[in-house]
Amino acid sequence: MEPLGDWRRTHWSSEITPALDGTTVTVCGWVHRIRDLGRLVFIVLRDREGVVQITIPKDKVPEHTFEKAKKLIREDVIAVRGKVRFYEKAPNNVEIIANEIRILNKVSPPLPLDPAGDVDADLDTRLNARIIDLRRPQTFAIFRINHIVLQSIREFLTNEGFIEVNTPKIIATATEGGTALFPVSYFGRQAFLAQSPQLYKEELTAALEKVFEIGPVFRAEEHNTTRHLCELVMVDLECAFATADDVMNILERLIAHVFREVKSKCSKELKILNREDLEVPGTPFPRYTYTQVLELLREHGIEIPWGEDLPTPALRKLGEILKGPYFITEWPTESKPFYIKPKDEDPKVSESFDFMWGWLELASGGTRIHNKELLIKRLKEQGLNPKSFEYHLRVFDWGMPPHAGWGLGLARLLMVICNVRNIRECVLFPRDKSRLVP
RNA sequence: GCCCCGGUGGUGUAGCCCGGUUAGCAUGCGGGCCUGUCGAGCCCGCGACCCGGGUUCAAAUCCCGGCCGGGGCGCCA
Repeated sequence: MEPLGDWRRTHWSSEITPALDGTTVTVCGWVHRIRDLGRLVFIVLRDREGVVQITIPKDKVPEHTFEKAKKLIREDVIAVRGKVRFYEKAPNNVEIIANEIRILNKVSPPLPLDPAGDVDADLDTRLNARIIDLRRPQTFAIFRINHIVLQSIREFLTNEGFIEVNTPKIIATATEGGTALFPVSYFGRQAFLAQSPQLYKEELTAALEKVFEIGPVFRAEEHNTTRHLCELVMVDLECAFATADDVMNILERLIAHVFREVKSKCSKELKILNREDLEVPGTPFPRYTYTQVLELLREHGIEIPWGEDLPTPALRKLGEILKGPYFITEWPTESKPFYIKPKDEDPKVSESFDFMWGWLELASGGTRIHNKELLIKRLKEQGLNPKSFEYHLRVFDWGMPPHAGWGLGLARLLMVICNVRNIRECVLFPRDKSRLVP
């Protein structure tokens, strides 16, 4: 092992082009491949942006450089200083003739998987060695796209007048009932990990009016599927003086914006993922009421009693019928959480929506109740105790505006964009019932 | 939690149905040859049957249990 010293990268591998012929450069990265021909050694050096060939001819480089090159194995960390050479026989017509190599760190073999991708590995093996897995272009592409998705969401919502906020993830009581919570010990007191920023973001509309949060939520459900995790990142939005229709409109324009940005900024990544067919969806997205969806399913032989949630096989059938993005609106009030507003003219139906992509639910939202008495009534109807919500409910005495919002699962959106089947592919270090490490 | 399928060198696999070979292949790692490779090539070597019990002269192979994994479903404001 040698120190980095005063060496700093002058170019990413992808920036080494024939136009730099004759220039001395310093590149840093990992030994991707070695082609040792005896007195001529080729090192393929890989960094985040790609690969570049380092050429070490015995009779043209210092003796110690040649000796070091001979000792390298795959994934050793090196820095190389040398002269760029335009050469037709080299990959991409360019290579670096190494003058000096610094071996910054050695690998301790065997590696748990092959970053060069010559040998396949199971998802489980890949997740157990996620850092190595992330060196594969296919894996990294997903998270580069994730970055652009996050960036474009922030850009769009900021332009729409929303303010990004952060709400507590350690909370005192069960916020909404429903999903199971992870208990934590908070200096001897019982606390929980937040399942949703729902109540906080609603309260914030009474001051900041238009807010969004991108953050983790925690759900202690023992589900075992390709679309559920116990820790997930939600994009949550809440908007004062607005209804479900208004926030659906924001959501569909946001989705189109995200797709547009990914398509224009991630063409390389989409190509790696075989997703060059990605299309920016046209707005507005189709809207179907819950009742219309039941009718549609009935036409395809699936009978679901009005009022019940849609089971997975029904969703899959729906995904065959409706391929792209769409909304399911006007869900039965009973099947939605207590804070969702029932329709004034027909309280059995709520001003709610799910945002779907094929069979996959990406987001849900609706108009919220801002009337305290109605909210208390709905709490009781859902079997919840209003006393547990007193800190939340008192805000409704302080001038709560009418408001609406939604929550969008970030990784599920990424699944759609990248066309991957398992949500674990779209989370760096996924947490599910059985996986707590790494 | 339920159902189905699976578990063989570090990784990915063949063999299992129909029990008996030195458990095959690829990749990797170690050694050797090689000055234009580009998933370099060639030669030599290293390294594996998830755990426990049962059946049998004999188990990677058949049976039972456990653990782990994959898929489906359930659960999922």
